[in-house]
Amino acid sequence: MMFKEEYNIDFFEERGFVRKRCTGCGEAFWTLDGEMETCQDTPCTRFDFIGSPPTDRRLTVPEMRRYFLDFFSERGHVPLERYPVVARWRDDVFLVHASIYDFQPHATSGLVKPPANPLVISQPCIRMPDLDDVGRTGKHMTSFEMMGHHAFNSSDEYVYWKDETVRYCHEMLVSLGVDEGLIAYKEHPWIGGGNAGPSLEVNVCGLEIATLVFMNLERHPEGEVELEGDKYRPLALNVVDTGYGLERWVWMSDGAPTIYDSIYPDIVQYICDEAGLEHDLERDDHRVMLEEYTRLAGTLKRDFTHRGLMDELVERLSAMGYETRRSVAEEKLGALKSVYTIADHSRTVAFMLSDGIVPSNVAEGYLARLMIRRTLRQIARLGGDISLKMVVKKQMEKFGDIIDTSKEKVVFEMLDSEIRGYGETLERGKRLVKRALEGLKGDNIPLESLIEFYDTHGIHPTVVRDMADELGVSVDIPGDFNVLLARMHERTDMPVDEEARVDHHVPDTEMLYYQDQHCRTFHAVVLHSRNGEVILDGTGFYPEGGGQEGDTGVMESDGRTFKVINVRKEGGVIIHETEGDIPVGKTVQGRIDGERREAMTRHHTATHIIISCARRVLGDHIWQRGAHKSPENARLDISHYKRITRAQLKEIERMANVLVLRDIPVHTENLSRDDAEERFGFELYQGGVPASDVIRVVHITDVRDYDAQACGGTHVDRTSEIGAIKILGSQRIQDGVERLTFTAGMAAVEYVQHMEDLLIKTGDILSVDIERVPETARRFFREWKDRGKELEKLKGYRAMAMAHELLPGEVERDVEFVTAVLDDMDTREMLALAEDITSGEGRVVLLASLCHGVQLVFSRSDDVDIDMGEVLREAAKEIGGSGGGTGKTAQGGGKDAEGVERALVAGKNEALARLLP
RNA sequence: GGGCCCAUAGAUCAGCUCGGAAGAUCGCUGCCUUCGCAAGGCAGAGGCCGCGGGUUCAAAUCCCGCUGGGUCCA
Repeated sequence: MMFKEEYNIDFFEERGFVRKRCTGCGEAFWTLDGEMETCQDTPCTRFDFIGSPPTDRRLTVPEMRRYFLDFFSERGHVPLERYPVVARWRDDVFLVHASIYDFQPHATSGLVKPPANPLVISQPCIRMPDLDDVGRTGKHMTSFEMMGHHAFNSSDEYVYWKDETVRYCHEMLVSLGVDEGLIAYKEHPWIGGGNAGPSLEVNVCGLEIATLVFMNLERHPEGEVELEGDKYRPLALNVVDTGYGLERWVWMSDGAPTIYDSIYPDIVQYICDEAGLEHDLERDDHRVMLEEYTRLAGTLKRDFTHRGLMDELVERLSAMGYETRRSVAEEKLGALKSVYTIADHSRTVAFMLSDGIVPSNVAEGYLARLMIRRTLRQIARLGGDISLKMVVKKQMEKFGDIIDTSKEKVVFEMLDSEIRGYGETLERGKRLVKRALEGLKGDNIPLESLIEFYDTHGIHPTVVRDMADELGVSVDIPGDFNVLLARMHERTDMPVDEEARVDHHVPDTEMLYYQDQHCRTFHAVVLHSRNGEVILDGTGFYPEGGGQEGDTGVMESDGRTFKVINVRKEGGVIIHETEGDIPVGKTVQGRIDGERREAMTRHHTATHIIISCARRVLGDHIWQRGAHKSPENARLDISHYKRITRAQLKEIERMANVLVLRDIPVHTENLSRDDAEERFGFELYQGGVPASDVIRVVHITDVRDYDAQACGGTHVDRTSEIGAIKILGSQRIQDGVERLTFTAGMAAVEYVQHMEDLLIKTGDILSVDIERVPETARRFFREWKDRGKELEKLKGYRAMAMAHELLPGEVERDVEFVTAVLDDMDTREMLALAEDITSGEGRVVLLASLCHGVQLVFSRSDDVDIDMGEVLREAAKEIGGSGGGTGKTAQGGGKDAEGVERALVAGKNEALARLLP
């Protein structure tokens, strides 16, 4: 527990708040109403605002957002534009869960100055963990806007802390007409993301409408404060982190039965209309049923499928004079849950896709796919003719002030492709399930099959159940299906500990490669050298970074030469991996492999050009997902929702070479983070976000910017230096991620020459002009197939003719033996021959041929009772081989051609020996 | 980032455990039946068993790599 003193706030004392214990949960809370008994949050109290909002006015989403932003702007906060819902600036999370995520980790840790201080923002957030509660509780949403005002207090700059924060919140509530006596501030220590601090939950009439967090601790092994088993110490910065749930404020001001009916009543209505459902909140019985349901469901983890809850609901309604049959209520609530889920999920999908998430089977793309598929399942469940695209379109239009509607085209394209893909998966799944069900003949489907259908083929158990119903097979889905699945995916492999870093205790290395990119030789002093790791006071060697490999070259000292194998950077220190150590204090001359560096430099600038061209050809959703630049070629991974066609590839290549020919200057400048973001937007951070206030921005510019990126790599001065860019190909490395491989400069020329060599060589072999290579190849392939078939036919004839030639054989003990060595006959032909011969009665045929060593085929008529497999195995010993087959026909072979006659004799003897006397 | 699954005729799939002459259904072509169509009967065409290695006397089948696709989890 966090210390009680943390909550002794001047404002509470000044206004006469009392600290009480909730009779429900036992937690402490502050209130002006001495009679208040609970903390005012569910389940300790019920939703009192439903049907009777505590505010003096009703506000829509845009109105409430405006009200909040204005309120805090007027009180000295700088309003910020919202950030994308996909947290590209962080590597620890995919999606933005809270407004403070925008400023983590660097602003909250004090490494980077916040964009403004104090500031106010309304940040769309997506919370997947709430998925299962959507539509069930009436208050949970997977996407919502968190309005927050934030202040960053450092030792240099104090802005404000707890007292002012609580005053602001209180003042805002009162300004909306909320009776002060209804407000409860609940003490609630907050822990998360390695930070912690005291916090107050602001509850009104059963609804938690804001959380005021005072982040002042960070996790540290030597910390003095212990929370939930971890130790924490004071943070350099004290951060005011507040979160006001925009939609909840709107709901509170509106008092509708569910949050969904407050936020997008028109979309809820639209879905109901399309599904042919009646949802008229003007009708008392319907509204009251929903209100009571929300009150009940909001207090516990249970919903309309829960017996006890439904009993209570029917009882309550009856007491209020509304007689309702349980089954009717259950059906209505079940359908509404789907409606609310579709409304909620479609808005989340709109946020995700228009903010540039490409649906995929990995990372945040998978979360988008998951949302889309869940929505499609709910649509299917409702029946009717609901178009996901139309619902998403309506959501984008309705929330056009916060969602980028200009992305509509690409959003729809991605949706189309997802809907098609899901349809195909379902089709495939149906066939799979049908086959499995037919094999079962009315039995239950085993659990392991259900798991396999979902885990391997993406067919949700409920979908399996629906299909099974049609075939009259029952399916039991265990209640803990998800738990079973999760357990199956549990792994024990722990993350590998980071390599222990060498503690060098040396100052940061001067980066001579930035001062002069053309520097190839330089002098410097050795500061540290051990185990082949040399650190200098300054270096021209470029360390690996930004996907660019490190430089190689040599260092010379006292007439000795040391090879530099690789160069890397740790913090501000550049480490040269060398062959051998150089005494500390010596002066060295470094010589960089210039050709190698120049090749990588060309590839690096070419990468920037390619991504710019890819964005223009494929669309704005293109985002760099990774890159690598080596002397030989470059790889660029980009997000894209379908395969790149050959034509698109050629267009990207053509445009890239146009930019090269235009001889455009490449500028590198150091800008403040704010300036850079203002001029170029988040697209700067294709390769990641640097942890510094000053950003090195590389941009290719003449009359417009072709590409601007925060980049530490080396670049050419003008695009013409690249020479030529040749795309070598594209690969789909993941669903939704395409890898482009390309090369520049001389390597591009060499590649083209190599391709040309191949073509010329092929033309030579076919003895045709290279223009005719494709059609000739096709003709040859066709003819090769025809010849094959012809040959098969002829071999059949030859086998028949040969059978005539070999008959009759020698009769011994009433069995006719046919033995022969056939020089070049292959196994298949011998099999055909053997079958011909043994179609007569009383025959044993022993054939050998000398192609690929020795091949044997032994067979017999049906009326001769010998296991030919065993006979052949015995015979094959003579040729150093073996074989096998059925009792009637066996085949085998060996390497020793000289033993072929002996093998046949041995075979015959073996067969005779096995003949029953 | 980590799992799992799939690739065989135009389509959908069997065969792969346990290596031994590539199969079914639909579709396609021709003939029979019919005034014609549908349906039915008969005959037939159609396969680098995804690619490249390896093991083996022998690989669709076993092993490794690659390519293309599907799917679950974080």
